[in-house]
Amino acid sequence: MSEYRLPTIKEIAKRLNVSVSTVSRALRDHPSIGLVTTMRVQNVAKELGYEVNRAAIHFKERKTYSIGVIIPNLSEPFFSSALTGIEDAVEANNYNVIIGQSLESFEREKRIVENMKDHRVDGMLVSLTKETSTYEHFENLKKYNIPVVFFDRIPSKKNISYVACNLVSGMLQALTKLVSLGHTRIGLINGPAKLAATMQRLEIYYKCLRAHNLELDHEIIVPTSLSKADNRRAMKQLLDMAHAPTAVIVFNDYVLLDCIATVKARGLVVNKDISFISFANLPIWEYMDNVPLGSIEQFPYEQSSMATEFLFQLIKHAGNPGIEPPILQHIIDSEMIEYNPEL
Amino acid sequence: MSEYRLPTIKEIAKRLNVSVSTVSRALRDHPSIGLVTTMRVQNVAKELGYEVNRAAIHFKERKTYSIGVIIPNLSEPFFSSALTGIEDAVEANNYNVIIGQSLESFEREKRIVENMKDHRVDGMLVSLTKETSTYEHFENLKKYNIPVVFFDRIPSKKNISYVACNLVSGMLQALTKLVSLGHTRIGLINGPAKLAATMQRLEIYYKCLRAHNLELDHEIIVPTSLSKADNRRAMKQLLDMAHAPTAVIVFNDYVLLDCIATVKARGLVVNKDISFISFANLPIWEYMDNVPLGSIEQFPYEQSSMATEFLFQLIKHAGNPGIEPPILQHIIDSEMIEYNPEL
DNA sequence: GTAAGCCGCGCAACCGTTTGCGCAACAACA
DNA sequence: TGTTGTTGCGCAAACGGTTGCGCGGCTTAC
Repeated sequence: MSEYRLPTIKEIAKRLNVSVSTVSRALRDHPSIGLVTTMRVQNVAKELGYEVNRAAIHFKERKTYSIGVIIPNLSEPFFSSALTGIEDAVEANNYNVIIGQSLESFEREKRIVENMKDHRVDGMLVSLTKETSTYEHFENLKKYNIPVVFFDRIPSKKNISYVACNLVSGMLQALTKLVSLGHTRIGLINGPAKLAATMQRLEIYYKCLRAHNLELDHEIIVPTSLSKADNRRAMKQLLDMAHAPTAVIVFNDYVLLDCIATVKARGLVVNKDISFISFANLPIWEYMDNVPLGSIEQFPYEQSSMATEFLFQLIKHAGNPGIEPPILQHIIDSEMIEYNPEL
Repeated sequence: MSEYRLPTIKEIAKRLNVSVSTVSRALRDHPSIGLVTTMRVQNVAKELGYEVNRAAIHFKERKTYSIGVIIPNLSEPFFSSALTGIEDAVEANNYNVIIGQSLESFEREKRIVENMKDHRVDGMLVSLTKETSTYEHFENLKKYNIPVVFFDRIPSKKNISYVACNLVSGMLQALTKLVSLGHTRIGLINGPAKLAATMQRLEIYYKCLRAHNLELDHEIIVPTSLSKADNRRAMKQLLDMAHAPTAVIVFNDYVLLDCIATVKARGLVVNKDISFISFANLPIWEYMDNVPLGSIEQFPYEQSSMATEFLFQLIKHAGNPGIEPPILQHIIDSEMIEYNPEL
């Protein structure tokens, strides 16, 4: 039925009574092989349905032509479009993408790194879990000459290659919009303090308030653990205040969904009694009745495809060792996407 | 800085003046190697930080220990949870998952198959694009001894291994529910005729109507091309009818989102003026104001993890050629998830 | 005292391909 | 005729492991 072993150059060689080296060269039109021999070899190759065994070449070249991608959760549209960006960028180079979802678990992230290392991927693209705060498992990869490029969720460390997103630009647009609508008391529902993203949002919140000469009130900055219940609690806390904010910047769209539910449960109207700006730009908003004024787009596709380009530069560089590899870093500006431009 | 070449068993052998075969066996605690030699070898190995080069073993075994997964679109929650199912099932076997999104393009699907074949994956898990109606690119894989298991979107062919979902069970529950609520005129917004899923839904729609002794009116079966505009057009067509249906089965949750938008634009109220049942069970419904009565869950995680189990059976079998590999098939029952159980 | 058996290890082939080098045959040139 | 150059191909090593088989030396049993 199905032929078991695929034809190899050995068999072609045997058939024609030439050496394997001659066959190898003939197949690649090497000039040192005569025209007739080349033709005969190529004919037999076609006849046998020969195809090079790339695994053998990869082995010889000590490369696997595959890159590992470690991502927290593909069910988030952010990361699934990031993956698409990677696939598109990888396609031209004839590489394969090995995927691993860390599911926000540090332990799992470590296991995946280990596994990919064992499989000798040529490089890795990583977006960290929310738990990750130490990076030995990545630094370890230097020994194996496996370059890593981080994107979006990057380590708080110098001397690494990454692509990230600058939230300041989007946040400034957001505040400009809110101020133009008359808002002066703008709250912040932030994530847990241990997350880098939380600190980052806090920092730019400060910076942007100052840029707009708005008063800073620590009362209207409330954290959430990101659980559904705590998101709602945080929202309630703001609504319950005597001098409640009229607009709120929310950690991300997922948290915002819970906030909106809370607002509605109170009989309040989104965009009238209270306005929102969030982060992520989820595709679902177009189907919702209650949407934020805008969401800050962080361009996952662009981030990841640029990270992939970086990675290929580093992989190319890994060919000549000794020379220290370059550090590649880039930051993309975020942008606020407005959902109710008529307001 | 970073050591260039990793230590090999050759170096261990040289250090101890023993043969590589001795080292190889000692590292694996082979009984034919004496205790002292084994200890000495293992000590030097630890000292050098030796690790087996799996690529070499894979090459020798003519295996890559990776499986290819071809999926239409990871941005659909259905497929991203399918992928998680695959990852979980694969983990125990120490395999890697190579991912390829076909993005509903037949050409792209073919390219991915080709690429994965070249990389000599040990097997493939596939959910077809909506465009796919010929299967040569998969049959071709037999020659390379690469087993394939399809899931959810499977070929209309005998003699293939697959896991799929039976929609009848869920649809019956749905109709039972609708009938119990007094509906007798139940429409169907279906997909384009060329899709297998469309035909399947039509068939079970017939079957289930009959099971409930409901009259069949071809007027209230309308197709959509699945584009946003056409989804809305289809919904309008039903609403415009003199004797409009009071409930509608909708092709999937994405189409339903557009239908609901259309209904609301008319000033009608979902679940009062008209009720819906759909397919997919998207996680977004819990945040929506207007939700269907229920959605028919097709268990992507379960489908894909079972498909993965099947694939490993086939991969194991591929070890001994000659014997025709088994055909593994399984069908999982769908289930309607109710969103408004109080109704 | 000799046959039999076991212990501990090395030799070499193998997986499929690439590639530096060498060599034979022949042509061209002095 | 001898030197040099070119053409066309083969040899063998290399990538990093695994494994069947053989062999020398020792112990044990009869």
